[in-house]
Amino acid sequence: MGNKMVIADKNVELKIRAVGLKPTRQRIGLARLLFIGCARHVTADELFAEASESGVPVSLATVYNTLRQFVDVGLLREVLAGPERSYFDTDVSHHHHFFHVDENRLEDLPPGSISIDDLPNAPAGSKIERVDVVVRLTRK
Amino acid sequence: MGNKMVIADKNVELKIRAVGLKPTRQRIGLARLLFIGCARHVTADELFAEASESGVPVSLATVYNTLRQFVDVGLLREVLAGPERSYFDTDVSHHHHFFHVDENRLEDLPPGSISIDDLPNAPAGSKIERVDVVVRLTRK
DNA sequence: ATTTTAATTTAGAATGCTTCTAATCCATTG
DNA sequence: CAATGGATTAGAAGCATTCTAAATTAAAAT
Ligand SMILES: [Mn+2]
Ligand SMILES: [Mn+2]
Ligand SMILES: [Zn+2]
Ligand SMILES: [Zn+2]
Repeated sequence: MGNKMVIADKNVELKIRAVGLKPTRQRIGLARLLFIGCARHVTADELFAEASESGVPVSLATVYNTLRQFVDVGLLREVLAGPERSYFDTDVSHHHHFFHVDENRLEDLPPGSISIDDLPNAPAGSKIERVDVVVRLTRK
Repeated sequence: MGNKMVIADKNVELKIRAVGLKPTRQRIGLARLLFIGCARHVTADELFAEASESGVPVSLATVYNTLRQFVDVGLLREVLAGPERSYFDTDVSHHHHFFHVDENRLEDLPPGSISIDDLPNAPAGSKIERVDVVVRLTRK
């Protein structure tokens, strides 16, 4: 029964090595929470709470360090949904989001939603890094 | 020469009264900086600095209070461009933004840019409050 | 005009998220 | 099994923003 999990752990470890980071106990624990299973959107605090509950020995500082590092190497994407905290998305492919403002929760737009036409040229001296679309939702 | 300014002041005062707020020295001073002249995007800190330089007697707390109140009554719009600070837009009409990430500066998209097709339905129980598009720019 | 009233402003403290510091720990290499 | 350099950590610091409670002020009432 622990077999599949051990394999998943090995994959996670390889994933961390592949981007040039040491597979420490903390990084493996966090990466398991992030990358095994469906794609997800987390805040630093949520991930820290999950890690604590599931017995991954890690400090909040390391959660922040690890999230930044994972973003830097392209394992995670930071989603800008509001000024109060950062969200991290395990799906790094190009896609857009609903943001439930009453619950502080991100949700992917259904595929095929939103096609942007007439994208403007970048002002002189600048180049477009990316285009973020956030559909803000409130309770009906 | 002070004539036009006095008239503009009166308009600003009327604008403040019109939304049910008392036209105090601080609100009038801030509203003059915000609403006389072209549309603009400011942070609390920028507006506070401008007020101080131009002799408007106001505390940082009041700048924050006033920006929130102006948003609440529809004189300003808050633009969510990133997790580090809030931006306030004197143009409350529906439009989208460039965000110069190296300068922390907002700029309006040229009119006619971006038309969103296939906007998704809101998930059950939610309704769409608004759609924000931010085109993030870096130095070329 | 003076007094009364409630709204507004304010300095400074508090908050919440995030980053930094510098001491300790540990994965890796030889 | 050392040695070593990166990683982790507790706690402090940073920064934008909000809160508190006392002082001020605009507007209403006299
Ligand atoms: Mn903030
Ligand atoms: Mn923040
Ligand atoms: Zn997503
Ligand atoms: Zn704008």
